[in-house]
Amino acid sequence: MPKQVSLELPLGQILDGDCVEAMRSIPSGSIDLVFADPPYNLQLGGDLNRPDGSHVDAVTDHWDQFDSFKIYDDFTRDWLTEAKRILKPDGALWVIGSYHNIYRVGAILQDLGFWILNDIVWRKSNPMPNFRGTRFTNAHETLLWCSQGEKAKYHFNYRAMKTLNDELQMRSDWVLPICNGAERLKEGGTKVHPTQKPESLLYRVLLSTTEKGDVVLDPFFGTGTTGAVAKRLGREWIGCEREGVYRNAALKRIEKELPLDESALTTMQAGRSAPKVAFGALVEGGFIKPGTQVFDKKRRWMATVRADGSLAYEKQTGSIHGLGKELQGAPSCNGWTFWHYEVEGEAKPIDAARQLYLLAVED
Amino acid sequence: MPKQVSLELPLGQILDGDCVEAMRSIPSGSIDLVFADPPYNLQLGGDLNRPDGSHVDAVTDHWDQFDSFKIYDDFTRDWLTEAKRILKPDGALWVIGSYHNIYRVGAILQDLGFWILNDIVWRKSNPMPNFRGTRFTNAHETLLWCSQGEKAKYHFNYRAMKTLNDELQMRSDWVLPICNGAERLKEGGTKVHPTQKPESLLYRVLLSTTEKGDVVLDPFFGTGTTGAVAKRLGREWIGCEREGVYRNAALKRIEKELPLDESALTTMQAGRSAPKVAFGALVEGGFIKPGTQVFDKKRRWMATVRADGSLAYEKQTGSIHGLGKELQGAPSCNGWTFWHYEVEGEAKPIDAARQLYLLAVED
DNA sequence: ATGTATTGTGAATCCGGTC
DNA sequence: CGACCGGATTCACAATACA
Repeated sequence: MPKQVSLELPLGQILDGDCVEAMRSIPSGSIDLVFADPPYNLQLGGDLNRPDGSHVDAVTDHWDQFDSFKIYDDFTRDWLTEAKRILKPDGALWVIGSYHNIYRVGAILQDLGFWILNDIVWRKSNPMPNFRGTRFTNAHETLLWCSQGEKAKYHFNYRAMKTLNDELQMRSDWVLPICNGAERLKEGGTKVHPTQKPESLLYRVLLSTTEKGDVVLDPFFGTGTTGAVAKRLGREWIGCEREGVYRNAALKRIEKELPLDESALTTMQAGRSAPKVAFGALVEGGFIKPGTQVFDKKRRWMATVRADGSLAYEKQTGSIHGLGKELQGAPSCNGWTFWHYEVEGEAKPIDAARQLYLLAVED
Repeated sequence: MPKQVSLELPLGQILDGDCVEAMRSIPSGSIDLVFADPPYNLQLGGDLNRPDGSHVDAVTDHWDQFDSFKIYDDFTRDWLTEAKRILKPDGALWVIGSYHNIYRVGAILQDLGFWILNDIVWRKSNPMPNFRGTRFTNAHETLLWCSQGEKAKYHFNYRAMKTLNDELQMRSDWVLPICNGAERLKEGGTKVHPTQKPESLLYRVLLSTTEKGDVVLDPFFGTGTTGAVAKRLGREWIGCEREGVYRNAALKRIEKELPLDESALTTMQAGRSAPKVAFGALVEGGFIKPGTQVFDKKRRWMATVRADGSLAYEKQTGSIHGLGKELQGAPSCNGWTFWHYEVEGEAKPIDAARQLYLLAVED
């Protein structure tokens, strides 16, 4: 069923000017997700040099300058209030920040009624060191994921995250590299934006908490990482950005971005919206051969796959779920994750075979 | 020089009662470190309790989320204010919390003038999974490390942390297991305290930001992890705890704890307390002879060591650092690694001579 | 071409004592 | 308060240069 999207929304556009003003033009309850990367209010001292004497190119842009906590708080309350208004009742908010600002942002969004679902730690695999040896290496940033309120509904693609994380629940700490290399936008050798976020971060945010066709708004659009990843993942996007240089760079960048095709998107959500698969279909299709030995993680029980998709353990037989439940004496059992089989010398849950099956069936 | 410790301080004692009241008995500016693990029992649905444990009558009072935040904020401001008062000007505060309370705590301590030095992520290696599959696995908690203010001094054992981390700077994300096994205090098979922190966490906190003999106060002492680790590391401790059960368990536990001996403690700080060495002392001691030719790695400049420990290059003279800085036109220069000299036909940084000097001085 | 050494750089609240 | 100066201080990658 196609999503019903208001025709009034400026989809695929970057609104010029202050983000609070820009958001005022958006109808209430019309946005599925707001992702915001507001200024961090760094308040740096003098220059900083590396031990080898080279100079550190710091964030000294005027947009990161605030005179006091009060001014920063007022600014934060303003844009969060508009964000809350334009979000659908089951919409969600993401904010990223560092210790300089995230505690203020977090407290204010709680005051406004947002409900924190998780705080996520982006653990940088390659952070800038602490050159002077005066503190711990500042090696992470924090993201807050919030619903509209304590009782509000929200969307979480549990299966997609679990698949992405090699069949383990996705944790609240994400290890991702910072944005550099070919991905980092440069103009004449210098970076276009001082704090461009990695696409992998947005990829995970959008894949976990939006559906295909959802509308994502980014009030601090910068060079458009949110827009680029949204387009790739088949989500609609709206940006707000005051700086013309950033707007132009973002439009050029998103123009070049190609959406993933339908099948890839469907695959990523496999398990969640995919039809139920009978274990027997895998056997039938040759993905698991009859006679295969399957076992639980601790190898307490080793059962045999039979041609009809049932399992046999000594005198007992049953479905993958039923036999797992019986053997453990448990009230229930997810056979897909309980039973494992050997693939190239490695024990994998039979759910891995289901993923292969789904991939093949898509075509 | 031995630390001057006020004789009035209740060292090695657990103060009974409310922590704000208890802290009032502590003189101002007398504590080196406050470590706090405050409660965050914003009851989510069902009964509502104040942080002090008293029950909120939902019939007579109209309670909503705003009210419960307000109560928690007031409570937080109260104990943080007392903590700030009793801390020395160069003292430090640590607070641990989860997303339920840490954003409120962080904003309030900033409002009170505390200066955040780092936020630390305790990444749990074995967190409780999210059983319902509705969110990301909540796999971390957050610690805030703060000085008394923006310009305030503080203590950081950089070398000890680097040693602990296999000669790499310690990062702001710490991977540590949760507290269970033999370390977890139990009474008749059930855990004594619901949120006992692992000793490894306190070990790192105390080792990084206190010196031997420092006084550590924990306003929410619980079963005394802070006290146990403080005793082990040769730090003094004071606790506050309302619950008699916890107080008794903590006293029994700390009683059994054995302090590390002097040599172990000293070793762990090796390198940190090493005295600064003037280049002149090496010349004076004969480790570098006056007239020695020193040069940079690429042999662009060759300077001469003079009898007073200064260097001469053509018409220019200066310290090892200053001359290196001038010649390169760099903002700063570490002369120890910039300048080299010939030892047995091999170019070595003059820092090698410093090492020899230090070895000789040790004895 | 392929491998090795060197150089560059990233949201950073980044020195301390003396005069 | 500022100026001055001695001394201490970096990790993971990517890009470039060179063998």
